[in-house]
Amino acid sequence: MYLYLNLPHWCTDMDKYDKVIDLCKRRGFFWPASEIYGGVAGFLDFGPLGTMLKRNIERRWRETFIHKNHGIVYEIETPVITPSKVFEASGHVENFTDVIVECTSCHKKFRADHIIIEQAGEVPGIEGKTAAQLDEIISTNHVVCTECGGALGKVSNFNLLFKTNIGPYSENVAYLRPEAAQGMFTNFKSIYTAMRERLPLGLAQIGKVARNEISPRQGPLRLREFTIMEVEFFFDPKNPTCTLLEQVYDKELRLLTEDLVAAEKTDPIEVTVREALSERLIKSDWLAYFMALSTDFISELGAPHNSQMFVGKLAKERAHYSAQTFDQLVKLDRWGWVEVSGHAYRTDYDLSRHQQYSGQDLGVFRKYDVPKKTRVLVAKPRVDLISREYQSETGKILAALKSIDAASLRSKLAAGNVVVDGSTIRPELVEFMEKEESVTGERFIPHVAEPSFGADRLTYLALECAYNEKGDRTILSLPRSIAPVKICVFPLVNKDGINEKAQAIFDAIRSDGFIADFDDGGSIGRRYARSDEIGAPIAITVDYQTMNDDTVTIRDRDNWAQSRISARDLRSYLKEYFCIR
RNA sequence: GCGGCCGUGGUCUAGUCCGGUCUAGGAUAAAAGCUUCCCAAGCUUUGGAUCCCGGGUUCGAAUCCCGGCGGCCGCACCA
Repeated sequence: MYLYLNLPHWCTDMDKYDKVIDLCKRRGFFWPASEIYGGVAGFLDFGPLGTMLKRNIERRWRETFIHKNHGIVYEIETPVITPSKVFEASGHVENFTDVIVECTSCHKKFRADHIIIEQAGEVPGIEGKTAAQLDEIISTNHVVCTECGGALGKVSNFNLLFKTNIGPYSENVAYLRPEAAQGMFTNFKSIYTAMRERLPLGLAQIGKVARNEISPRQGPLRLREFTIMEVEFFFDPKNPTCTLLEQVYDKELRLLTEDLVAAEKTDPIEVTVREALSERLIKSDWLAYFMALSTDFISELGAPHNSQMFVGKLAKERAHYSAQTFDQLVKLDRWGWVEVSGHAYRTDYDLSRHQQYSGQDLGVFRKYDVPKKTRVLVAKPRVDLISREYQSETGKILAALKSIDAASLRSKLAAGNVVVDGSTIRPELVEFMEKEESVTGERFIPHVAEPSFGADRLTYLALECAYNEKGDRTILSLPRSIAPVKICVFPLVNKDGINEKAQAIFDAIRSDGFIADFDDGGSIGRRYARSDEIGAPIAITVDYQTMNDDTVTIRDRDNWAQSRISARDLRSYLKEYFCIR
């Protein structure tokens, strides 16, 4: 009856999230920031293993989205602190807010526009209303607290941007960026020029962003400061074909299309990229291409194919500049379907806004294959006759005539005299002729497809997917490509020169560039258990046989199988095992 | 932000109702050594908690009261 006393901690009633978080703290992956002062919600400190894991995920993302597409996609780096103007242009200062209204008696908070629609019905253009306008609507429609019927207070805006000042001048307002995207937009034109004016062009960034969330929960999944990995992919809307599509045509995507979402379905359909595009389920080739890369990338981190899907956002749910948005969701144990990336077709919204706010020309020139020749009607005033008749008025009359469209001027004069700027013009004072003009191209603002990932969420995702228990032991089956420690080296016993031999092999492995641990403490079983728990894919054990024939055992983390190989072949074995060329 | 539950070594937990016997017990993890021919074995030793923070009540507070912070859940909110 006392069977349950003195059970180790991992037998207690914890769900997978708790177990992963517990492991992260114990083994040094991550934990709440500023913990010695009580911690603060929405911030995370990464320890040695967590930092290595996160960097490996970032590196694999960089390889997948940037290096694989080198020549088209380039990584850049821009500051976190960004002048106010940038976010005024992007719309964040105005729109990255929630309109909140609080009940004066029970202090519940509501989103002001939602509670109005709920009680007063649809209000046209409610999204653009100011707080004062919403106050007005609340009082004229007698909108009250849904919970207790109490009176509502004043509507206020809560902006999710973190605010700061640049230098000692308080009027020099800046914000911490809430997305890295704006740095790509503000630099687009100069990079486009520097990279020899080629489209398509992708700009990518991996960096910190900050959002002052009202109430962050869910540990590493919702942070106030986190690492974002984004590509802003610029292309010509009149030439939207993805040149890399054949690489991914047959990849399967699990899609919950906008139609399915509207019909309140929850099971995605499975289609190839080819089908998704031919049936117009995805409206942009490039969006589809990045969605295919994302599926592979998330799979590589350990998420099974059938716990992933892309969910289409309905028109009313997505930002007004977006022609189409898919969220990529992965199913987690406690939290259910969680967004790990967003794929938005942002059109030309951002560049157009920055063009407007900065006064800089952010468009590019599209040359026609053959110059367009058009015949245009030109009005030619008879300057000699006009000047003789009107003398000093001539200049004014010529300017006035120039401002009138040639075709309409001709039809008016055909009907008789025309009064221009107070002067009467007789038909014979203007001649008309047709002229041929050649136009070599046109200017346009590129469109943008944006895949965007949260690195911290992905780190948690990889840990949760890797988390396994075998009997009373924990095994972190992290994919080889991202496991922080690749190899653990153990002497089976610490005598008869075995330790020294193991140390020599360990040194050789490290000098080949592998991150490896050496452990000679405690029993061999304990050391295997420790290396499993930090997710080292293989352990190399030096035993008595090594001393005779120079072979070592290689022990697999996931199935505990052992094989012997010659120490001489270790280097090439490891390079192949970890796919290092 | 609101409501509920909660906060004790790195981790999990006993003790909290009914204040003193708690200079806070256990397990596990960690470190040093012994042992050990392959999966958290065993033995010895060691370090580590002013009981989330602040205030109050009391002769005396981990324990009672108030405030704050943090966590989880629900509501609300949110890429």
